Amino acid sequence: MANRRASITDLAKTLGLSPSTISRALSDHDDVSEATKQRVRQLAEELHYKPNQLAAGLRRGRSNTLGVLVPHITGHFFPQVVHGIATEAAKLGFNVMICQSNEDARQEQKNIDLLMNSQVEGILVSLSNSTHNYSHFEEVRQQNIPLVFFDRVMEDFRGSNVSSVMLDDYQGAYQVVAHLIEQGCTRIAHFTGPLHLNIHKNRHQGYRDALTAHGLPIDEELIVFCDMSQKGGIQAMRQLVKLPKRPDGLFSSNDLAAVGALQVAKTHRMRVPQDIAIVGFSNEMFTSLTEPMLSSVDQRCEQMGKTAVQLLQKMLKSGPNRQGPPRPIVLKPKLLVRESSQRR
Amino acid sequence: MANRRASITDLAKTLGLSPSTISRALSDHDDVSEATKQRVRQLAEELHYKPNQLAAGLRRGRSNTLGVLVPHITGHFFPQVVHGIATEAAKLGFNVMICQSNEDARQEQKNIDLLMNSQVEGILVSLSNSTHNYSHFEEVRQQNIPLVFFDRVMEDFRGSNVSSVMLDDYQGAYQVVAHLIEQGCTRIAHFTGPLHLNIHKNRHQGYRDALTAHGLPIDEELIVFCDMSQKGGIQAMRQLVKLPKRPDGLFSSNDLAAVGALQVAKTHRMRVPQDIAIVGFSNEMFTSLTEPMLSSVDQRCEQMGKTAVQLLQKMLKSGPNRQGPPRPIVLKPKLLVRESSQRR
DNA sequence: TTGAAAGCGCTAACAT
DNA sequence: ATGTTAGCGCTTTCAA
Repeated sequence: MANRRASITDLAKTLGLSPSTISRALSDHDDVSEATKQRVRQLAEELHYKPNQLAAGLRRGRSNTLGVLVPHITGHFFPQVVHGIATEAAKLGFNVMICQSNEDARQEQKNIDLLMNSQVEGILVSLSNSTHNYSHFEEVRQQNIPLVFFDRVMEDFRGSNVSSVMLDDYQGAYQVVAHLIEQGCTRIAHFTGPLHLNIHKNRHQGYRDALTAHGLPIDEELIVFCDMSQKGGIQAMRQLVKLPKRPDGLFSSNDLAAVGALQVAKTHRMRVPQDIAIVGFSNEMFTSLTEPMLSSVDQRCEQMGKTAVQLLQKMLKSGPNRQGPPRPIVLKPKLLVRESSQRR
Repeated sequence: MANRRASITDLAKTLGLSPSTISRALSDHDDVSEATKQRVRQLAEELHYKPNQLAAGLRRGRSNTLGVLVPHITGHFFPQVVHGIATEAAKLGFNVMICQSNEDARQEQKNIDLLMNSQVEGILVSLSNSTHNYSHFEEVRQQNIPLVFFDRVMEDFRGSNVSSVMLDDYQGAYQVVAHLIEQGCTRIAHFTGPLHLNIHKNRHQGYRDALTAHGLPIDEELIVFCDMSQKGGIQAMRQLVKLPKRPDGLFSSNDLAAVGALQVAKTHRMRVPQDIAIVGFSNEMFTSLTEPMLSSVDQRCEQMGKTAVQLLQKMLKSGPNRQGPPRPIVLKPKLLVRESSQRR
């Protein structure tokens, strides 16, 4: 007995039926007698029959697979989004094929090709940060494969031309600062990173606008550029404590730098949140491990993945021209007030 | 002009060649003239030709795809392993299809079916913790699909019957305790979790054996069962500080509980590491954020993923019966000594 | 209710 | 160096 996997043809021969009947029986088609279905299903079970998706996909012109392309699957953010994507895709009956660009435009392009070759029915992408040429995405469009960007969207297309799911960083930052003001802070400092990254640019802008909207002056002395690492946060905070008039609030553009600031504050006998209220951004896991626990902004990572898949699904169902209309979706972030900024 | 994707047949017609020549030209086959290759490649480029992997896979009987089944893609461990898997698979020219069991045996079974249907060439699995029936894996074997377990391996098969990649938890724990003893600790406490989980069982055993090997008594009073959360660590540590003779060392079976312990120690004015040296397990990201920074054991997550793929690759290349011989691989953990246990 | 036939797009053995 | 042919396993008209 050969070890080859059983095929529909095998079942057909064994039962003295035609392949088409077998196929119909297995997909529970209406016009196959219950008796036949029974016989087919039983034999299929016995022979451990596995429908070959490659063949079915080829025939149908549908692979039942979605492609995901992320810069990497490390850190806090991307794994969570991928989790959301995989979960929602499974719910909708899609397989998920995952690629990493490693922040390399060249690999990104190759992976896009790979996904198209694999006949994925749609592609979810978060751009590598070295991508400046978007021709590979034009091809996706030409091939009429629905495309959804998440988190890192094409610069030129942002917010209009393309389907995408993003977090409203500006809004998140604005909320943070409004919250700090409400807690009584009047001199609110800000850690920010490289402003060519939109996350930092938008958070920075939200910071400024919130201050202005609440009638507080913008003191450039209180805005510190750093690399947003823990060390960066430490250095930045050391600068701030040297000021003649120290800040009484801090909004850091990420959590890591906020932790650094927290540590320096303690060293300098500044009580958090009484002397200085601190809020980070991203709601990393460790924010509930610090003392005091760090307030932060939740990025709704899982929701982002889920939403992206749902958007893709909508495009797929929207008829033969499955590209449009482009829909930029913006998720509302959620401020999580913890001990580090709750003055009560 | 129809918007259908260009196929080899299309290229053949346009160039007045046969499909086989096109196919050969595209795969850079030796016996196609350079001139023809040029023509073919150019036209392919112009028409944005994408080879249909479904068709090629069907024809060749090879999908070029590996299946990955994990309990979930959240937390610290699994994303990193998946990262390692995806990276190594890409290097070897495989696509990666990812499924989550959500710790549910039922879903695990379904996903295994799904992967087999997708004609994956090999499967990498970490078991759901609710899996007690292994029949679906028997099927994988029957279908002659190479199977590699990582981290969570089938109980019955562990270490002998099946290909797997695991961390040597016992060894890691042993190293920790040996290190603590070397730092001068003589009353070493241990936080442990549910012992039906192998990670905790093995770490626990490593702890006991290391003590014994160094001539130290095992004091059951110093062994605290907890849920291994931060809160659990706090409660466990509160028990320990009440003892008439407090411990001077602590090995926690994970990092989270160790952080809890650290916080309680500080509250009770115990200096770390002078009064009590503390070591965790897993090398979570936040271990370098605590004060003092927490010593821990690195689980080599990425390496685990990489190794698993390499093992699978070896099985694939090992001829027609691609299952064996089963190879259990055990990775050596790496103790990372940080401030919390370095007495100098 | 079932079967016959064609074909999805590709590759590979066997010509020439 | 190129062409012919057959077929991977499945689905889906169309016919009976």
